[in-house]
Amino acid sequence: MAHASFSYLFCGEGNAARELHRTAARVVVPAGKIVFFEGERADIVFGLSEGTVRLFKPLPNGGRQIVALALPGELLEMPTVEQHRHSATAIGEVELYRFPRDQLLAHILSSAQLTNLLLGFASRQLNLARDQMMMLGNGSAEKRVLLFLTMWRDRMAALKPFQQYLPLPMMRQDIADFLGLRLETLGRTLAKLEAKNIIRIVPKGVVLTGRDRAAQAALPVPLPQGSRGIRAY
Amino acid sequence: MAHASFSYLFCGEGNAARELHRTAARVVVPAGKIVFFEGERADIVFGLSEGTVRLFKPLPNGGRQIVALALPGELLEMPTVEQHRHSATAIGEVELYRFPRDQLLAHILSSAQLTNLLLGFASRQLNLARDQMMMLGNGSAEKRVLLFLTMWRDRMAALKPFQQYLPLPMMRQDIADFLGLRLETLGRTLAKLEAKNIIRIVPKGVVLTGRDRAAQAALPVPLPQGSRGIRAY
DNA sequence: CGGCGTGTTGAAGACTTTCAACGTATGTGG
DNA sequence: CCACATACGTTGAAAGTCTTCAACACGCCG
Repeated sequence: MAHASFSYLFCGEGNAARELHRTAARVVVPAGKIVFFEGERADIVFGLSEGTVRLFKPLPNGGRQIVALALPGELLEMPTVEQHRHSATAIGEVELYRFPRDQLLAHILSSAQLTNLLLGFASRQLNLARDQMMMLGNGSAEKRVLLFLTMWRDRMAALKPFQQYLPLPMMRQDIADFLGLRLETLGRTLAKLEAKNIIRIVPKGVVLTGRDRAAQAALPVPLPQGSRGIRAY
Repeated sequence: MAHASFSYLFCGEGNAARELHRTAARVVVPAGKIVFFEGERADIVFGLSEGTVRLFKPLPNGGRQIVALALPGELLEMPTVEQHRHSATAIGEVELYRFPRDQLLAHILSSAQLTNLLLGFASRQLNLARDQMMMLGNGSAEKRVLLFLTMWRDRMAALKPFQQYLPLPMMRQDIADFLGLRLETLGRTLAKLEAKNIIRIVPKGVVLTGRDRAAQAALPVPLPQGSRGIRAY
């Protein structure tokens, strides 16, 4: 695996981030392997530079909820937490950088630029998480899948110019665990979307065919109409 | 409404937070009224000092997903975002403090202590959001409700010493929108839990009867058992 | 070629949703 | 003080969706 640039750490572009490289050790994790477990001490902060990592929590019924799919430029955990709040495993081979947590935090706090980057990262992660809630709370399987594909496309588009082919490096089970569906339901829903000519299923992803009028209708509206009551301040 | 102390802003205890008070204007919002809409410019950051605020996004089907229930000591939006990512309305009467965003952000960035408080706040919100995902993705209505009650109890316990009576200031519809259920389903589930002697429904809340063996079984396990693969680093 | 991980399809069952009607509570006006 | 209106909550029955468990198909690699 190529030694990737890590200049977009925190999804930022700053020069200060580049300096962090020096304190970091590069590590490559093979497909499917664990990076860390929920509950472990988080003395090391992992920054992802290549590949995709699933972050998940176990569910009471033996399953798991995938709480995030990390992409290059993202940290696998907030540097402020002392114990990992979720487990992390590699989807495909991934390249990571290990930062000693204390050192990283001190470094970030000493630089207004890095602090801004981290705060921005935290905000984006929070928004991502809340968008995911909309996906999960939104009843029908078809809408969930459509919302997932849309969100995933938008995230991919931020990394490289958009193409109709949308890569899905993760397994069906991952998407199902992400959406709170059984994998059979997910498979059937994807098949249904293909029958409707909204997507085309290809080896390691899907092709988004343009005619997603129906898709748009299922997507969240840009702005809410008034709740009850008027503003007074 | 009493003028509440705001010293636990960001859920912290620091003295530096107290200084923020001076730049803030106090405002009381009546029950049910809007505080801000998604999409609006976020020139003002609101800190909640008394009451409960629902943060929500509209769903394509006309409903809404409540992405968070804000409690005293919390900000209604990250100070780093320029446009509100969700709408906020008061549950019951609430007391807020208005901070000019630029000023607040500058103040926070100039103090390592305040920066730490904000980072900690962001981390907690992210964890809360991800716990909510577990709730939403966790299939059965009964488990969702049980998880919600548990999480709500834990949050309340952090504000004042725990009591068996768990206040639920929000309406049924709010809880339903939080859990991604219809309110009829929520009502039936609550009734079922009462029939099982797990809760007792009282005017503005529930009483958690001790015998929640069944409840414990539905709650997330403390630590996950091994995923496939072993650690190598 | 065989085995295993992964993905698909089928049919019965369980659960939630839907739409409707009925209770209950609170507050205002007669 | 009672009556009524409105908001909130509960209950019922039918319909729809997802889940469950099972069997089958596919592709990769030893």
